[in-house]
Amino acid sequence: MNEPATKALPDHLTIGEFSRRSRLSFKALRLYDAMGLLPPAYVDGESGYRYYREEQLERAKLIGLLRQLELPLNRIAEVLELDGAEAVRTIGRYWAEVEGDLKTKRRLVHYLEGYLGGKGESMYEIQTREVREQKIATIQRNVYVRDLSPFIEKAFNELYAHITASGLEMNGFPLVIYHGEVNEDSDGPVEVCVPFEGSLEPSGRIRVRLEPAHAEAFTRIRKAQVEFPGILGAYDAVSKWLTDQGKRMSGSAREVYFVRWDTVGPDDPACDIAFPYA
Amino acid sequence: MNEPATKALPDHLTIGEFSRRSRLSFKALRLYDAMGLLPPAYVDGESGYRYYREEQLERAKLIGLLRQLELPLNRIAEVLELDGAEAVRTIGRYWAEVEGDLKTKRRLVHYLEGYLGGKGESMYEIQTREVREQKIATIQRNVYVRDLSPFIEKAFNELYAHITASGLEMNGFPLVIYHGEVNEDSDGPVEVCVPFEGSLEPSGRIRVRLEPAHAEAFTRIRKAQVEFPGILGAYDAVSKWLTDQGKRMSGSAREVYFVRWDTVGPDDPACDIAFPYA
DNA sequence: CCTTGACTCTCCCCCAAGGGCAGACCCCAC
DNA sequence: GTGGGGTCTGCCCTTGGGGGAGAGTCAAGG
Repeated sequence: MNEPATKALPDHLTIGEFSRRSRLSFKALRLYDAMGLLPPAYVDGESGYRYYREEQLERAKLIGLLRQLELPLNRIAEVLELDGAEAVRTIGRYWAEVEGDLKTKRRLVHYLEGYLGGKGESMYEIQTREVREQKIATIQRNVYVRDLSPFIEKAFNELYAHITASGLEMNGFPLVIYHGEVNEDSDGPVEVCVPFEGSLEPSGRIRVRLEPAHAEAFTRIRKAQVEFPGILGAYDAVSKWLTDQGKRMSGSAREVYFVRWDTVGPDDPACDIAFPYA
Repeated sequence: MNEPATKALPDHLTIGEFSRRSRLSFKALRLYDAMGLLPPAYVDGESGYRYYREEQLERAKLIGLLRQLELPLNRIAEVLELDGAEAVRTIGRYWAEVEGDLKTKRRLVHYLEGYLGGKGESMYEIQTREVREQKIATIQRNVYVRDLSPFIEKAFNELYAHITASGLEMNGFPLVIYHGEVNEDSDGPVEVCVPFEGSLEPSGRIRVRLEPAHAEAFTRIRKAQVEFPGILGAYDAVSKWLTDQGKRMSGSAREVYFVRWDTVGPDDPACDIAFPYA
């Protein structure tokens, strides 16, 4: 631990010089120092002056580039701890997040363009129908939106299997009833339902119940509209229609799948968004 | 200006209810109120309680969606002022910004993957050569990085035209010498040079001078690497090589275009990044 | 009428990643 | 020793809220 012979080491760079060469602002350099992300090679104890070494430029520039990606400083610190290959993987993960995020937002832009552009003339045609009483096999659970799709698929498969194994047949269209809102911070509950004919025993988490006869207002949407946030528009449209007509919702909202999900193209009608009403 | 009959209007929504139905937090609602973006329909003068109307939900939800796009609140306010078609266009412009930004970042990720992945074994092969004295016609100017490409192209064309019009021929490869850094906030100067043989008169902004004989270290890069930020790596690599070899830069950095720019594919060698040294 | 519990109010501090400025030091060259 | 430019710390500002304190309010039950 030799004291440096002079305050300014022979190969020192003042913060100004280092700032110019690294293209990082004074503020940024002081911040990175305070965070321990890029401490100067030597700090004068009396004056507090920061002195950097030329070799530190590489790290500084790298930090600058990572900041251009808007990678938060604490994650930059992590990346700098790792060796090359691991660092690349970490950045790759971050970038995948960003791209995923962007995909969601792109859909949102798309939806908003439709929503704002078609202001006034609704994009959704609302119809009504009478639904007769149905015997249904159901699986109900509380799920957040991120677990929704896999849950629905699994539940449908389970219900089909049970009905088939019991020697019975599906009778009518499968549906999903949303007894509560499902999104990032609200978890339903959600009830996946398959109507059937005959006599079926409950089994495991599969319940059997009657869905009462009712009138419902619905709109038919294309598969591409099902993805968030386009589906919001459909719900809103049906809800608005009910209000406009002076009707009142008399049951939970539901999606009725009248075609096999995996056989429809993105622009084919894929399901109905329906609200029972009175 | 009738005073409301009761504090709570018949069709009022308290902030809690409005928050649940709009999916906006209390904090957000109070902020949007303070900004004038979404003022409650009625605010009780004594208690300060905010009361919203159901019709305000539409605006509230729209704000929420626009915030999901990370559109700043002041720009949201602008969008809400516009009619549908204009609003769509404004959002479109915003989104184009976002996508453009992302494109730049994507290139940066690409570069970083190469840089961090290839740490140690340099991706750039450095060579050296002796360059003989050349007579060159040049156009020099201070430009920021955003104006660089068009300037270079125009200057080259002007120089070619002048040399040809004088009955002379190009002799050697055209080059661009960077006498100062060129980026967002530093503007060179940049000197565009075409070597020629014979006797040429200066004309307009075209100068004629001798580029002295020198040794230079260079690396050959592909066209795809020329775009920011890949080109940084090439500069760094040559610079590092000089340091490692104990050489000293004896002139300004330059790019030598040894093929016609518009005829090379993205993965073909396109130019040399060269540093004169001593 | 009062109490109680749930709501709501304002005010203040906090986050990231710095920007901008004030007032005080410091360093180096003449 | 003095001037001018470089650098220091410290404070407030930004965006879009989150969290909590302490006080006031609303509505229902007793």
